[in-house]
Amino acid sequence: MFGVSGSDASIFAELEPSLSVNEQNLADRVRYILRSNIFGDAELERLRREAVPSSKGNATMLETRSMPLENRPRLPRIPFSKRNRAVVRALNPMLVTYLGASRELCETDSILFGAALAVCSIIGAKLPMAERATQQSSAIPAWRKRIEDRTTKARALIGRLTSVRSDNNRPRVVRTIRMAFARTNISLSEPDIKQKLTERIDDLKQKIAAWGKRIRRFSERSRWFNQNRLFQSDQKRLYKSLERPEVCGASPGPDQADTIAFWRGLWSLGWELPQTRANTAPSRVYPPYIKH
DNA sequence: CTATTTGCGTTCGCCAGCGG
DNA sequence: CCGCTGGCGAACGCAAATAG
Repeated sequence: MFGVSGSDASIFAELEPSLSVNEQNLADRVRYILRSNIFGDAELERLRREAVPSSKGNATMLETRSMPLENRPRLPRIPFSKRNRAVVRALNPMLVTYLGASRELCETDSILFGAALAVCSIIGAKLPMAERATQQSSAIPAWRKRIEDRTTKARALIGRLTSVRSDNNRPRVVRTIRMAFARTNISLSEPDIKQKLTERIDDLKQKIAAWGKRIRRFSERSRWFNQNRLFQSDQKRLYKSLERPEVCGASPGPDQADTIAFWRGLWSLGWELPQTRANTAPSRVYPPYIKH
């Protein structure tokens, strides 16, 4: 989909002679960007369209315009340097082609934005994390998927390691390991193997627990964040959502109705929340102590 | 308390191998 | 031949843990 050819690399080299870029580098970058989902699907689609000016320009342009602005990544502040200035200057002439064909303000805006993004990616400026998080607030973040995958694998491994279905009354895995060592000089007594297996299993279990904890902390935190956001924008909707019995598996707890009544009462009196961590939106969606 | 070490995740480049 | 991919490891960043 984002194929990389030799000519791509030579264009790059022309644009930024200080960087040694070959097809391999570019292919790696593309792969990395796609794999780690650095741009969302919508963004990728938009970049695709801008990179390949299609003959059916009208239809695609309409689509671009219909894309909600909030789906765009926020552009980072780019530090001034000779190199960065050179990159911008190199891209300027290209704009002429695109802007000349632009018939609408939205289109012009979109083209400029694409160019800014291109500058960012060329100079390696990172797009802020917070934006990506809001963009995919409904989707499961990539890091969480990774953790869940790992958990599944680890559980499967534990299952295999603890499997006692065997012949000779001996766990199959232990037997396999014994056979493997039988061919070598290394002698490993059975208690050793058992010890190692036990350690390994304990290790895996601890890891699973830690991963689970991490996911729970993140879920809790993002639930806070969403509620806080709703609280600030639309309290009615917040109360409604709290009344709903199940929201994303977060069970409301036994005294939920009391809590809601309590909040309503306070609010109807014109009471204002003190600014605490619990009722202010965090500066970043991912709290700094949660890795992702 | 500050300084450093450690652990973990991310980013990135290189390589070998695969398939059109 | 060419582009793409999986695997691997080095370098780096960040924050928690630990030492002094």
